[in-house]
Amino acid sequence: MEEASTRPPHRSTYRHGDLRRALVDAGTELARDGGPDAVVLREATRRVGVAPNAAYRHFADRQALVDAVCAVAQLRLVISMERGLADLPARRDAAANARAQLRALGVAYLGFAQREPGLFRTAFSVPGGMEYALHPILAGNTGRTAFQLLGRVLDDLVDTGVLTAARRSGAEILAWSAVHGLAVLLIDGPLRGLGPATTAEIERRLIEMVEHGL
Amino acid sequence: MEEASTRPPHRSTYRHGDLRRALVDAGTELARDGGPDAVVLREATRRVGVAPNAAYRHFADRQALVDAVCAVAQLRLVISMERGLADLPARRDAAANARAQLRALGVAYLGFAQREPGLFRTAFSVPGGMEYALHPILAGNTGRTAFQLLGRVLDDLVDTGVLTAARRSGAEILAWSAVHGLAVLLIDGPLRGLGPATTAEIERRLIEMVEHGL
DNA sequence: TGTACATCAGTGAACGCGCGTTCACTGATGTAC
DNA sequence: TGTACATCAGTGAACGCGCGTTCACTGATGTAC
Repeated sequence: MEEASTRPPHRSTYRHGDLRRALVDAGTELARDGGPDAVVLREATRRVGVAPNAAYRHFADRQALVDAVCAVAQLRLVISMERGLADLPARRDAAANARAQLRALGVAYLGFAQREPGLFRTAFSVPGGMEYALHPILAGNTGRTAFQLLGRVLDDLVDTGVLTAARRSGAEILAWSAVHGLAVLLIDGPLRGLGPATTAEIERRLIEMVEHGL
Repeated sequence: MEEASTRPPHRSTYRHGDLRRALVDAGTELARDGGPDAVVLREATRRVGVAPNAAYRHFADRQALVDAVCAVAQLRLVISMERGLADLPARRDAAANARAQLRALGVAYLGFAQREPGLFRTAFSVPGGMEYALHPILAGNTGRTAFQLLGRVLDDLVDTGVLTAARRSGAEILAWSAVHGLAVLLIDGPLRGLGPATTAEIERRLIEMVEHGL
């Protein structure tokens, strides 16, 4: 007869509202410090304050959550690169402008990798191959993926006569490789402990090498 | 009174002989397909046919085993690069020779990464920073580490007038970054599914870019 | 050459951990009448 | 406007797994006498 005292405990967890979003956000935080392996399903639900199995309403399995976080990481990277382009002062000389844009992309890429090493690594624990780099899901504010952003700048370099058409094809991959390699060596590899001054100088020279070498 | 029937079962596992070596070998096999995370202590002991805790006679903990496997991977890489140099036909022109050596190092590096992606990834799950890249433990048959091998070829490029002395310093890192980046994108990243012909063409052009851009 | 003994590389059993995933369920919410 | 009901996003408990690591032990081997 104590029904009054056992009245429903008002579970605020029913109808969370946007649990999927919340889990991706929590997963992203996990990825920030720890990379893709740190995206642990149980920990994400714990952070959101929900039972572990609740995640299965929104994701087929753990990998689906990781994939979603990977897409977020890609998006942050491309937005970072777009900002790098947007912050560039306009120049009269179209050729100099295109060159500056190429450098800005490299700087933004390397900057993101060092600011957010966990997300950077997560962005490249890519589920698919090349077709993924072109997928509209990963397009930033300008409607382009990181790969397409680079492609457009390279097109500008051809249009302004800096790059010959013959050298254009596949040039994305060459520039990308160089910058990506330095990023990886800096954040995970043996170049880890290099002071910021040295790092900056190396970045400058690497981008210079790409500019000359393309 | 059945002592005769309960005579000692002749355990062949006592005094294994070279358990440490055997565990490193097993760990290396695990790393070959699976990378550093696949170096699982229990699995290594299982493969050797020994109790899991036997490993603790030879390694402080799992990480110590992984570090040992990492050193093996580094060694295989450097030997691969030495072979690339050794297989080069001798040339009259010293400058052309130095250039060919630089290219050969790049080709060997990329070849190793693609032939042994697991070991390649393990080699770069490096315990230390730059000082590790110079550690004599990692020197190959010529007594040089991979980094030093590249350094010597760059010195040759300076001596033969291909590279100016001003551009020499830090050039290792630039060349290394470019080649490393392509390797990573090819084996783990979005460039995974690229046919061998395309891959070879990209490799050629990347190395060309480094040669021109340095 | 034979014997006693210390060494220490291996054993076997167990531990606690945290993970991903499955099960049958419950009860707040939105909708149809 | 009020009521019955279906929906489905969440719960709670449990699972099996394999991991790294610790413990007290054992017995083959090498060495000293």
